[in-house]
Amino acid sequence: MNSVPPNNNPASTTASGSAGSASAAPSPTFSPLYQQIKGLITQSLQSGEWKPGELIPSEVELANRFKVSQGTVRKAIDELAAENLVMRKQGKGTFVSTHHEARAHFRFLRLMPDEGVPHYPDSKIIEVKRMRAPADVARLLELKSGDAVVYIKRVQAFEGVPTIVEELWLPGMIFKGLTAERLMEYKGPMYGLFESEFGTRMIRATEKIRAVSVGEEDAKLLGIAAQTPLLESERVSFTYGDKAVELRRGLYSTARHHYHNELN
Amino acid sequence: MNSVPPNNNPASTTASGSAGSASAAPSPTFSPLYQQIKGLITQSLQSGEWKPGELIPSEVELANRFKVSQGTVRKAIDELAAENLVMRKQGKGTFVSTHHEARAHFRFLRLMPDEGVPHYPDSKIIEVKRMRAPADVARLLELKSGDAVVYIKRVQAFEGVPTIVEELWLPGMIFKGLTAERLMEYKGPMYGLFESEFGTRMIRATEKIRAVSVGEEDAKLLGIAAQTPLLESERVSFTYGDKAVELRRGLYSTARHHYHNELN
DNA sequence: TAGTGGTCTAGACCACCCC
DNA sequence: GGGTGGTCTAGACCACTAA
Repeated sequence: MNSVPPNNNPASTTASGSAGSASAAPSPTFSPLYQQIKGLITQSLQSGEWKPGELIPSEVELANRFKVSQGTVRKAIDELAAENLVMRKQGKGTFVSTHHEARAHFRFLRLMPDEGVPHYPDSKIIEVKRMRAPADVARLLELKSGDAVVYIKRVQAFEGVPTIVEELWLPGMIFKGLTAERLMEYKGPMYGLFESEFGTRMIRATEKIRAVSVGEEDAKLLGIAAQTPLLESERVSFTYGDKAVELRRGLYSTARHHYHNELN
Repeated sequence: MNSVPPNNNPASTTASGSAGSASAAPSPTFSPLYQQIKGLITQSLQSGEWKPGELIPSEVELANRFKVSQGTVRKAIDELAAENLVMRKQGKGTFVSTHHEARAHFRFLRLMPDEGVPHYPDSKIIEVKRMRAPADVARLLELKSGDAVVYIKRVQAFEGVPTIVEELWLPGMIFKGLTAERLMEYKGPMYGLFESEFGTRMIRATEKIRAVSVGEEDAKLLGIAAQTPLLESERVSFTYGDKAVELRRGLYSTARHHYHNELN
């Protein structure tokens, strides 16, 4: 049933058996055991063996399955927890991370109110359509120019004040049945919808931020004067295997909010 | 000489951990041992027992000093390394982090060129003076309004193109002998100067980012049109013990650069 | 060759959660 | 009470660095 840690690609000369951990063959270790275990666990997450929100097997159980010590599994899970792929809960177990949580809402949204506590935004869909990917979108999503994409435009308001205008592009192949109706009837963070309905979980993103002048159309949507300076955020989100699955371009009004960042 | 961890004190044979079968005293463990060790090591860093760039004692040595196992010291140092307070180098030892390094230059500066590789900025000092802290500056630096601060204004250029206008406020008490001459003759990152000359090492910072219109004066310094939208970054930097020691307000031109961020 | 951090194991006990 | 993750220890071996 259980295979010992398999892979990897590059042929290495040094055959460093890592202590006698079962198995007749010396099981050439090209990377630390716990890294290989981490990879195996990630595969199970990706394949859907354990779904977002679910409990994964205990450390002891995984140690038995992979024929390694609990400490090695522990180190693998430590890293997965640091990357937010799983969440540990003492006394209960380790759970697959999900975007269906209060705290998940602000995981990728760094816009904070200058005063007071963060509020959940209300979302108003402006447009949803399928289209062929423009060249720049295709490049960032690693698609071929002209491939089908889903385009979404919406406005988000905090406490009734429109603050964000957002455009999204999603690979049409993955997000087949995504319609305006479906979007509007869904409550909660959009990443939660993607996760539950389309089996695509965002685990990481990169953002490029610039200052721009707002155009007339977007100024109307936000109820501000044309030419007002806004933050422009270009975000590319990735799922398992560093696969890009979302391009999101947002315009943030920073009159009463700011983009918050921690530097370490 | 060396103090042992503040609370539980094994001393019986070879450290029975927190088991304490013999000692009936409930051994009030307020935090895990490795956290306490981490605190003790941080104290030594703060006190200057080991200076930036220097080698700290080996794990075995620290384990002996603190009367704990090597594994416990290891976990403490793991966290310190994750927080960038120290750097591990296999086969060599563990070193105190320093801002005198190529990679340190971009640790707190997230402005990246849209194309090509990052270049080191050239700095031009516009003004240096001592003054009384305005109310807002005093608040952010945790000073009393009217306390002495050092004020610095400078322009930074990438490959000859002025891109950043920056104002800094530093507590006058700490940065006593900081003059324009001293700043100008110093090559390298300003945080390196602070570290070497004033014994103040920045270890963490928070940033608030907004979009603003550039005023006339700053527009001239950057050689751009007035009203151009710019990124405004308000950064508060902290040293050991979460003590705020720098307020920095920067205006970033995002014509050929962007603020880069990774979301996890 | 000696010394350092890096990996792996095994076993013990603790803190927490839920039945 | 029994299971889970969290801490701590002890000892072994590996990979890297430098003298």
